[in-house]
Amino acid sequence: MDGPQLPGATVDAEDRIILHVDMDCFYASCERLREPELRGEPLVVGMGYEPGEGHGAVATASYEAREHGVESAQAIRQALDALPRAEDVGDDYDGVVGYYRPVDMEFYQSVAEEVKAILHDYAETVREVSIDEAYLDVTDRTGWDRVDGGDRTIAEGYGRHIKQQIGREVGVPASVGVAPNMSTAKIASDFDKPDGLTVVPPDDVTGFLDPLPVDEIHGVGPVTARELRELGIETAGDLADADPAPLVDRFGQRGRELYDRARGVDDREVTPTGEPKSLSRESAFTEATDEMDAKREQVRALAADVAARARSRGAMYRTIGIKVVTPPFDVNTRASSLPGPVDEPDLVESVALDLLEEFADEQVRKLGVRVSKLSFEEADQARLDGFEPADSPAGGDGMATPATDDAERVDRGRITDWIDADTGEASTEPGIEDRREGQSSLGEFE
DNA sequence: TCTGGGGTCCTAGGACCC
DNA sequence: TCTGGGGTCCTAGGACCC
Repeated sequence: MDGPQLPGATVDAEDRIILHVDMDCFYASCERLREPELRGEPLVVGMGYEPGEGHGAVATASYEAREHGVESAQAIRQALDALPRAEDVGDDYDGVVGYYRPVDMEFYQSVAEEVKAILHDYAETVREVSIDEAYLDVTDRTGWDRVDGGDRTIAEGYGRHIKQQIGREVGVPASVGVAPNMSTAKIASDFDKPDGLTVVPPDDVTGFLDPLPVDEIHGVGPVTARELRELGIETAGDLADADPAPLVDRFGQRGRELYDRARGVDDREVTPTGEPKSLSRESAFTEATDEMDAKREQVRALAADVAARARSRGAMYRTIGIKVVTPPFDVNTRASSLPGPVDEPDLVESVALDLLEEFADEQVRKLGVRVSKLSFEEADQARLDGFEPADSPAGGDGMATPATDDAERVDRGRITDWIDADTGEASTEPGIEDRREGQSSLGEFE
């Protein structure tokens, strides 16, 4: 793979300038955009929440709501205990009340598009990690040079500029971190939220990281943090000073990675956002049920939804799976792979229903359907987002392409056989029959 | 109060092949 | 007739992220 070298420049890894943009409680900020009277008020945006109801979970809580004990991922019921809903209390109530709104992804998506458009003006390469977060490689747009002989860098001005433009043109706050690598930039954007700007020049990296609690490193969750604590590792500095060998023994490859991140070592390049690896849909029952009719109905709806989404994104899938959550909160997954990629909603439904049979007698609180092993046929798909598909970025799988193509072609030839044999449904899909034509020799690799 | 919904990556064990 | 060693692909589960 041709690395994205700058022509004529030998850029030391130390000298890169990576910027991480993280929107502050993004869903709540979006709600305030169209309901400005919610500014400054405790605001809770709930998933699976409907006005006046009590189910669902907290997707985003404004900082004012967090002050009253509302947390992300909390059950709405619990949030309501901590922060009563404005419409539920009487006129004589003199405590703090919160405002609750249901998630409206379409609207947030439209706001995010405006933000992303600005980001793409500020960098050649933008990696959108989620609806409210992105990395930019701005190495060739700004510099680590100090200005006024003082503490400030040009890069700081660059970050401030982006922040201000988002605030001015879109009207939502963002926090920005600037550092010589992705991991440190991510931590930096989180350092001074909300509305923060934290810049960590190359020679400040270890000084910045050392005192931080170890769970501020991206990839250290509650489980890993506890295990590290048992090893006497509390801060990033502790981790950086540790012997990496036992970390690798205990955590595998991840141990090495976390050790490197703690030292401010992270050579990952910012690569453009690629195609998704899987698509899924899940939804919870109001209360656990063992009625098979209800489960089947749910799975049918989810399957149709996932299949429609895959089709709209031009994705074919080779693996179809379900997720079954049984009380108290046991996650079970089952999956089944096809010989080749398909785009067949009926098959998603029938495979998902087959997999569900195993759980016929179980109490189930939540069901999900997923398609994975996706392939995208760029050639005949009109892409709506205007991006060129990522051309196998940054090494690794670049070599696999020709072999994969062969395998897919061969597998597609067998696909109708598989459908006939295993589901009893003859495929009348003309596309598949067509592709089968002219592929005579199957499996002749030896 | 029984935890929403959408993802990613890694690991382990088994099947299967040479 | 037996014990390798290397490799791929598959499924299932776990940790983590937003």
